[in-house]
Amino acid sequence: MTRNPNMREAILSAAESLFSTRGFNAVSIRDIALEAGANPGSVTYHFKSKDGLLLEIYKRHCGPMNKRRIELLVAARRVRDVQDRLEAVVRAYVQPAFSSSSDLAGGGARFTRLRAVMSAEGNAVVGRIIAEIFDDTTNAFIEAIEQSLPHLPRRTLVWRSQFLLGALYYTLVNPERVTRLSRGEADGADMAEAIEQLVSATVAALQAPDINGQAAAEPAAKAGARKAPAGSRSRTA
Amino acid sequence: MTRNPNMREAILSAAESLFSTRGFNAVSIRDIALEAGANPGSVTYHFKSKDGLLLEIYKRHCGPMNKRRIELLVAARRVRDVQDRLEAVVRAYVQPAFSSSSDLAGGGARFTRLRAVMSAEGNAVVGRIIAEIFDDTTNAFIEAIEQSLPHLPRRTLVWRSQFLLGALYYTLVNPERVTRLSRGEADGADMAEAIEQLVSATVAALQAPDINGQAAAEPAAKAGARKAPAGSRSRTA
DNA sequence: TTTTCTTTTGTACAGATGTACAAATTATCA
DNA sequence: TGATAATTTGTACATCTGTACAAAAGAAAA
Repeated sequence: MTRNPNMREAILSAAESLFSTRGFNAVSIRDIALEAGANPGSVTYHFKSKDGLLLEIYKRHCGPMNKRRIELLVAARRVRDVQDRLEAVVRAYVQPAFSSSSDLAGGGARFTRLRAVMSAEGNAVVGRIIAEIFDDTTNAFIEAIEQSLPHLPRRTLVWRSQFLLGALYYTLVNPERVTRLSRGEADGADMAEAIEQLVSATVAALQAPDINGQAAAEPAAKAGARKAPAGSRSRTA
Repeated sequence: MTRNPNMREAILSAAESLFSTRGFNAVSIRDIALEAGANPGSVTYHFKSKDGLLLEIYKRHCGPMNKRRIELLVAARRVRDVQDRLEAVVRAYVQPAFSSSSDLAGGGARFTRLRAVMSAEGNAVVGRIIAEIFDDTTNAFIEAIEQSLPHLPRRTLVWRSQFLLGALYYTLVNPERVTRLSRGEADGADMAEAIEQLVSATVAALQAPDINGQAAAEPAAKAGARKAPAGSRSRTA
C-alpha cells in the first residue's frame, strides 16, 4: 500500500471524528488507527499517548478559533447602532464555533462538538485547557456585552453566556432532535439556520430584564418594567 | 458486615452518581459496586447487565418527572395573563428537571445531568428511550408555547426549545463555569437561581421576532418590527 | 428445627485496552 | 550510490472490562 504522506493529519482527523461522536472513553486507539488507515503503534509514535492525542487536537484548533473570534469581536465593537452591535458581538462568538476559517478538515463544528462531549464526560485532560484558554476569550465577550447592556449585573450576563454555550453545544451534539420535533420542517444539521436562530434567540435573551425586577434592556425596546418573576425562587405549586 | 436491606437502591444510586459525573463508559461495574458497598456480582444479579442498570435508572425517573411536568403544564395553561402563562409554561418544563418531586435520592438534577452526559456520549441504549418517552412531553410543551405565541412558526419554536434544553443540560454539567466567570458573584450550583435565570432568559428568547423578519412577539412588547438579521445566513465578514 | 427461596460472595474467563519496543520499511540527504 | 534519520509494522504484556456461575450466607416459611 502506498504510504500516506500525512499520516499524522489522518490520525488527528480520525480521532477528532470519533471522539466528537462517541466520546473519549468509548474510542480505542485501535479504532482510531483503523479509521485513519494506520497502525496502532503509529498513533503512540506521533502523539505519545491517547491523552497526548486529545491535547494535540485542542492545540490545533484553539488558537485559530479564538483568534477568529477576537477579530470578529473587534469589528463588532465598532458597529454604531446599539442593537446591531449586540447582535454582531453574539455572532462573533457563535460563528467561529460552527465553521472555522482555517482549512482544517471538518471545520469548526466538529471540534466544537468534541468540546461539548468532553465537557459532558468531565474529561480531566481538557478541564485545565478550558479554564486557561477559553476563559480569556469569554471574558472579552462578556465585557463587550456589558458595554451594550450596562444596566445588567455581570452575574446575569454570565448566566446568559452559560445558556448560550449550552445551546450551542447541544445543537451540535443532538441536531436530529430538531429535525424530529419539527417533523421535517427544519433540519437540525443546517448550520446556517442554527446560527441565525441561535443569534436571534440569544440577543433577545440578553436583552431581557434582570431577574431582580429591572427595567427592559434598551430604551428602544419599550417592553415596560415587568414585575419580578411570579413566585421567584420558590416552587410554582 | 451487616447486610444492607436495600442493596438494590444503593447500587442504583451509586451508578446514577457515577454515570452522571464521569459518563457511562468511564465507569466500571466494579466502580459502582465499590461506591455502593456491594459485590460486583451483586450488580449483575439485580440488573442483569450494565445496560440493564442504565435502563433501570431511566425507568425509575422518567415516569415521575414527566408526570410532574404535565401536572405543572396543565396548571400553567390555566393562567390568564399571556405573559404570565408563557412564563409558567417554561417554568413547568424547567423546574422538574432540577428538583424531582419524588423522594428518590439525589433529586431530579442528578438524573437530568445523567441525561445530558448520555446524550453527549451518544449512548445507544438511551437513544431509543429519549425519542419514545420524552418527545411526547416536549410536544405538549411546544404546543402550549404555540398557543401563547401563535404568530411564530413551529420550526422556530422547536429551535428555541432545543436551546432551552441545551442551556439546561450545560448548566447542570458545568456549573463551575458560572462561578468562575462571575468571579464569585454567582454560584453555578445554586439551582434556585439557575431556574430563575433560565426561565427569564428563555421567555425572552421565545418572544423574539422570527428570523425571517417578523414583528415582535406580543402586543405588550412594543419593540417595533426590526429588520431581518444583518447579513442573514452569510458570514459577518 | 428443616426446607425453600433470595441474596451475596468469590472466582474465573475471554476479550479489549493503553502502551512499550524491536524489527522492518521508507524517506532524506551526503 | 550509501548512510542516516524518520516512520511504520508487528508483537507482547500487564491491566481492566463485562459477564457467568457455583458456592456460601442469609431470610422466610413450613
